[in-house]
Amino acid sequence: MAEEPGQAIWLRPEHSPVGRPAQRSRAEITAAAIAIADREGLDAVSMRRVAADLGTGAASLYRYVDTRDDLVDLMTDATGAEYRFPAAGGDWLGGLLAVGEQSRAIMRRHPWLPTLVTTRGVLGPNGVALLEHVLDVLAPHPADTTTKLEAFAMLTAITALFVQQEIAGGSALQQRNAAYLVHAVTAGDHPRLAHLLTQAPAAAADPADRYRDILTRVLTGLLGLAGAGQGRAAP
Amino acid sequence: MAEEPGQAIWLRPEHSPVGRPAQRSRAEITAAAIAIADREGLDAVSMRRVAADLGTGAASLYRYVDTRDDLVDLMTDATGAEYRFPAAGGDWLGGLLAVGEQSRAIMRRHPWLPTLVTTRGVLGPNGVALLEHVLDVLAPHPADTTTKLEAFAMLTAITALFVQQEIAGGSALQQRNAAYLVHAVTAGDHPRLAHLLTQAPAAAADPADRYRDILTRVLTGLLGLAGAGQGRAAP
DNA sequence: GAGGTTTGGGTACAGTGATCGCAAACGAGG
DNA sequence: CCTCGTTTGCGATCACTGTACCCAAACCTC
Repeated sequence: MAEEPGQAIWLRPEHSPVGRPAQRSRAEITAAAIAIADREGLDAVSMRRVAADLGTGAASLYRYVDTRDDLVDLMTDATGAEYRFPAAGGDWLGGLLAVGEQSRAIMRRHPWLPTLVTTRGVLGPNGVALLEHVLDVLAPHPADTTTKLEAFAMLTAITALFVQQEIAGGSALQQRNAAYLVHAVTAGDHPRLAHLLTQAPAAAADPADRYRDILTRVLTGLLGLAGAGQGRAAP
Repeated sequence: MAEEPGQAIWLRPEHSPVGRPAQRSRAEITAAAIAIADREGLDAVSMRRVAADLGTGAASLYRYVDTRDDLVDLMTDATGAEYRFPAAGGDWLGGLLAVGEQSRAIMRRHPWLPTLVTTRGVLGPNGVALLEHVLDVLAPHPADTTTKLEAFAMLTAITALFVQQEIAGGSALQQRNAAYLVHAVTAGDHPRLAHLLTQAPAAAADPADRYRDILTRVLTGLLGLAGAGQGRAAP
């Protein structure tokens, strides 16, 4: 009985204390799914595939998870366990940048993450811990809560966007886009783009540096540059 | 023969000049697909469904489109036709904000757009026109091309993020997230979040104002506040 | 009218997520 | 030690997806 399906999966008890004990755990299944996604992409994570890798039947997974989306939610939050949170000092910008670096590293490790993070935005135990840490880092900042939450959302979104771009570099889609761009420009009527194409690629900078630079600009734009310690923000 | 499948769909000829003429057009199919997506979501746009709405067979659509992704690409770019581009004056920030307002309106009209824009990022005729306009607006700004492109990417990403949040307000997922949050906080060990939950919602501001405010902050953070006319950007 | 070429679309196939029902496995109570 | 209640494992199955194949119908050019 019970088992409200409207609840987040982390609020539903994993195993029953009575009856035949389960042979696997959510964590085990999640790990298997993540391994597949890391290697072959999120689309390869089908119930049958995960079950096969675990040496079990597809229908068995539904004893651990109500739907495939549940499994994806578990995968998403599980990556949050890879963060390491140092004690927050007074430097909020540095603290946020540190979080960003980790976020970028995690997303690069799991190329399917950026999409999920920006489209689903599920909140699990590790997500809550991350949020708590960010609020801790931002504690000395005078901005109101809404602004801080927006800054956090922005930090995540920017990182996802950046990693996605980084990963997709030279992908089939990007090559098609580029090919169409030169076609459109060649056909005329796009002077600004034409000028853009004549410019040399200009020695692309290190992605890590670019990321740090952009993130810094955006965060200071949002929160004001209250430097190292405590600071002042615009109203 | 020919018909390189690696090319963007806009580079492939729509109809053959010889043989039996086609009864429909890409535009017609795209419009039908968009109508379905607007009403029932992107997942409802299956080949059979679109074909049924057009009164034809599912397999026939493959005469106009190589794959479902092609159709989705067409849908994405088609929404770009809803932009109206005024002649760019000297006020680049105002110009970008105007683009942002339109972008937000378009995405609100097509709730499936934000996800596609952030995940696929396909570039078609209307996308090229938009890009040209943005570069035109940014012409008086001294920043280098890379920075301008990043600003454009940011503008799009922020708008998508914002509209997504706006649309998902009170959705099943968000309610689950909220429910889990109070659970996690009630369980203790999250003082910052606990403090956050005690605060009153503080009279949510008008989304349009919030959007404009955030976008302004981020753009000036990225491009510097070179006010109305020409400006200066950090190295 | 004949030939060449393209379109329309029924059928079919390999997948997918998810449900159902039953047999097997276990802990607790006697 | 055995039985009972409960839960798990999972094969079979359903509805649905994208898409390849094939052939007849439709059109333009000779």
